[in-house]
Amino acid sequence: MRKDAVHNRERLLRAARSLFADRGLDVPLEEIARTAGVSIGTLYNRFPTRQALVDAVFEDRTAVVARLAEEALAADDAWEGFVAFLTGVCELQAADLGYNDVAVRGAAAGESAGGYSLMRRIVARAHASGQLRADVTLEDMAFVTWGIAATVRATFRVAPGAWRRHLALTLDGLRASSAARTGPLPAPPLTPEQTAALMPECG
Amino acid sequence: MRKDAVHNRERLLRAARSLFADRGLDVPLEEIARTAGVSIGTLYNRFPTRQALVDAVFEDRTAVVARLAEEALAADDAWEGFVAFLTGVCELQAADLGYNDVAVRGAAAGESAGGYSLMRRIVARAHASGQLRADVTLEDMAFVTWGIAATVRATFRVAPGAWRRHLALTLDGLRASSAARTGPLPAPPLTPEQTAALMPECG
DNA sequence: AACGAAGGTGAGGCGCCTCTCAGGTTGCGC
DNA sequence: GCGCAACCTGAGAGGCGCCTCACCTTCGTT
Repeated sequence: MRKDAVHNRERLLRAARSLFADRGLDVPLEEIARTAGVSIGTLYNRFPTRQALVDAVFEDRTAVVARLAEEALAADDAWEGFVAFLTGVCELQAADLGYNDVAVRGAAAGESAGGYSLMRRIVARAHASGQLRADVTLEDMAFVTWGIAATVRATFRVAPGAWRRHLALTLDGLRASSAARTGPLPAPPLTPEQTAALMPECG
Repeated sequence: MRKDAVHNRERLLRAARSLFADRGLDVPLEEIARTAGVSIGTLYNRFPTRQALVDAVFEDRTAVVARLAEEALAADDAWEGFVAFLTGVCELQAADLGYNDVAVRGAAAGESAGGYSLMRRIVARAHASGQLRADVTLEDMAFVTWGIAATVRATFRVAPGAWRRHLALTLDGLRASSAARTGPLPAPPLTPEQTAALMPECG
């Protein structure tokens, strides 16, 4: 790839990163090109589809989530690790409206098979320590992602930190001590197949 | 209003109701008119803005929610009433993608000042019975609405009942017994002013 | 039955966004 | 410094949805 092409690619990514973060994934491509100081044609040269651009912009997030997951597994207390991981993911969602959209549209927290299998271990460890309620599964983590994403979207202008309260309540519902209910949960967890249908990236 | 105008109005409402339910609030107005067997001009004659149409379509929901609230207050057990109310509202959201959108965009569960003050009583009663955790407020109900709405949107095609599981976990987090955490919730509840800013209908 | 007001119609203007392509420009290996 | 492949450009075609308005039809009243 030629030097100017690389340069333009970077300018486009910078512009897209910033606009996505502020306004979500639905920014006009023309505006991204203009912000980058480049023509719309060049944008299409570098990124043939909108999805290609989105993927490139959020590529690094996979590694960030993986690092969060590893830190969670390294935590002394399994529950604290579990909480820290979900909090970290939600912080990413809250800090970037574009990533928030990504979390809703497809790859929830654990995009990519790698992150997903780390998450499985975080959940397993929290189960083993007896602090995560036994009837909750890995697939239920999507509920957390979707719920917090929705609260972030609704409140980020008026009450930027409100999602932390929502998350805290959600996490309290996932504690083993909360399972003191009559009977089992009213619906089975999403199957891995259903999860895969909803979030293809989480092989 | 002339007879044919009334007739067309009803045809438009029927068409809008059905399309909104299946596809959410973002259906083209032209398609609604076509489905109603009426011209786009007539749609604009009856409903000068999209919002006017949406309001008319979901007008009756206010009464439904109010009835749910009254039933909740009449329940023997305060917590059961609380759960029944939120379940009922979420059932409305799950049954109608358009109403689901309405719940997200503005008036959450309790649209209209009337429904909202009934909700306040439901929460107060659940507090008084000691079953709803004390640090949860009326304003926190919006988290439930937003969260379930997001899960409904994400799963309704692949796993239509999955939201019930999400709701059950959420409700478990709202039980008094779940408050066994270290320290207070990490963020204050939304203030009534913030809630009003987000959902103007809930005076 | 005749008339005026209310209502219906749909082509067309407008704005917004996506995507293409013919023509001009530039980096880079030789 | 030649030449070509890679690259950039931006006008414009095309699609979609919103909304208007000039013209025609129908209702309902007298």
